[in-house]
This record gives sequence, C-alpha cells and structure tokens, in this order.
Amino acid sequence: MDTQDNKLLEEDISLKLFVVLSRALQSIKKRVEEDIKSFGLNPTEFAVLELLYSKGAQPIQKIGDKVLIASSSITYVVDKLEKKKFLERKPCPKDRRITYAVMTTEGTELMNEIFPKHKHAIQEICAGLDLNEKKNLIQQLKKLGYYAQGIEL
Amino acid sequence: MDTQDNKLLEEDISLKLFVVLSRALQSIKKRVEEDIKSFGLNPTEFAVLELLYSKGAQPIQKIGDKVLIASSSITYVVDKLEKKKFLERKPCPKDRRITYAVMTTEGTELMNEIFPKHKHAIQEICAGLDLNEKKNLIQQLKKLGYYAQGIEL
DNA sequence: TATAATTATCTCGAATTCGAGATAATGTGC
DNA sequence: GCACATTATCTCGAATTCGAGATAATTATA
Repeated sequence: MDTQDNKLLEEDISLKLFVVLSRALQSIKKRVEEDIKSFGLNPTEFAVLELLYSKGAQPIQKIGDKVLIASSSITYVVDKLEKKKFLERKPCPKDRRITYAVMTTEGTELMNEIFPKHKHAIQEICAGLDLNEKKNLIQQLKKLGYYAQGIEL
Repeated sequence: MDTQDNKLLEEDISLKLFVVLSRALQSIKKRVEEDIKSFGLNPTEFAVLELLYSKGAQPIQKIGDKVLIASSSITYVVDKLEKKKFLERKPCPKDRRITYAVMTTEGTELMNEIFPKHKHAIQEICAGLDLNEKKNLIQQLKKLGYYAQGIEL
C-alpha cells in the first residue's frame, strides 16, 4: 500500500530529523559550554546572568520561567551566583513573598567583558552556514518548535 | 562602518539561531521524554536499548562512543538495565578486558513493542513541517553540526 | 473577616552525569 | 621477555537537576 509506505518513510525521516537535531545542538553546545566554562561559569549560571544583564532585576521565580529550570534549581543557581558576588537577593517591599535577583557591579562588569566574547564565539561556531541559511533555519526551527509545544502558527 | 555593522548583525543572528535551536529541541525533547518515561525508561536507557536493538551486542565502551556519554555513566546505565533484565553482561573470550552488553529476550520484546510507538510519537511531534521541509532541515543541520564539530563538508 | 486557594521561595532526598583515578588486560618497542 | 603505553571497565565523590513537600505571604470567596 502506497500510503502506508509513505507513512513509514516519513516516520523514518522524522526520527532522523530528531537525531540530527540532537547531534547538531550537541556539537554546538559542547563548544559553547567550553567557552562559558573558560569564564568560570556553567551554562545555567551564564543563562541567569545573561537574563539579568539584558532584562534587569528579576523576581527569582521569573528566572525559572525564562531559563526553563525548576524552582528548586533556581535557588541552587542563585545561591552560587550570590556566593560568587555576581548578584544579590533583594526582598520586594510590596510583596514579601518575592525576592529579586539583582546584578552587582561585579556581575555587570563580568558580563560587559564576556558577553561580546560569547557572541563572537557562537558566530564562529555557526559559521558553517551563511546569513540567509541561518535566517531560514531559524524560521523552520521556530515552526517545528512551536508545533511541538502545541502552538500552531 | 558597514562591514562592522554587518558583522554585529550576523553575530546577533547566530546567537538567535543558537537560542531558537536550543528551544526547539527542548520542546521536542520534553515530549519525547514523556513518551519514553511512559515506558518506564529514561532517555539514556532508551538510547542504549535502541543501539543494541538496531546494531546487536556491543562492547560496553562502544556504547559510550555512540550514545555520547562518559564511561562512568555507561557503567551506571548498564547496571540499571541489567537489574531491569533488559540486557546482560557477557565477557569477551578473546579479550578479557572487554564486556559485551547483550539484549535479553525481555529487552527485545520490550523494544518490539515500544520502538514503533516511539517512532510514531516523534512523527506526530514533528508534524509541524512537511516531508520536504524536514529533508531540507536535516541537510542544513548536518552542515551546521559538522562545521561546529570541526568537520568541513 | 475567616477560610480557602494561589503564589513565591526554599529544603530535602533521589537521579543522573561527569572527571579523576584504580585495576586489569593487551599491545609495542627494544 | 620486560618495561611502558594503551585500552576497557569500574569506583568514588562532586556537581547539577528534579520533584515533593514545607513555609510564608497574598488574593479571592463566602
């Protein structure tokens, strides 16, 4: 049956897509994480600093929403960054359940130094595609990702 | 300076690509892992079983190469799968350093049952793109991934 | 207002992964 | 055949993440 065969074939292609996607990201991540590690941070710590750097102070809970980690993990990461003096906890005066994570001067100085390097490293890692190919890839990945999340475009 | 500006722009696009790629895979993985968890396995366990299922018995060390995990982690995963009776360790008679991981009948039966379901689940998760879009995406991701790994095409 | 539901953060223990190093077997160069 | 490097597996402890549940504050409801 032709329709059957096509369905089976398409399942194989989808599986392949999943595998290739996983491996491509793994290769990139490996190099990005080496880069981040050279700054003395792990990927989650970097992601939290990046968020505060670009969006300003955030309630701890919001950090988890954006960086996509569990609340218990945020506590752990924020603890570590606080010990390293890159951020501070500041209670919200209006809502005493809320604690803000606020970058310190040291944190901002660190990001001023490493964020451009980080962007440049990613640029070099992704240089296998030209600008238009990247733009197209972004479009297709968004379509794929939104659909997987259950959001139709 | 125009060249400068373009470089900065392209760095932003590359960063965006990295973010979109990470998020797309995260959305897909989340659903794939739910699927796998419903079979009572975690992603690494499933990957090991999938390897043995498609490629037959493997020296434990080879498993780590293919599934891309550290040797100490393989020991851990193989221990767990052995306890669950999905595979056995068999010493190699020719080289006494080597231990093979061999699927048991239970393991094969499990994979006979769940692997088609798994493929079908991925097919549904990836249905945001049509067949040609998937094929193109695979090509582009391979190019990106190989380059990131330092392999020119 | 008292009660219940929700929200934000944290604590705790378990699962998973890693890296460094131990152990044992094999291969290599002299 | 012996010393040395290499290879395969495992042990151990540390790092990271999660989920369940505790605590406390706020909001909604009767």
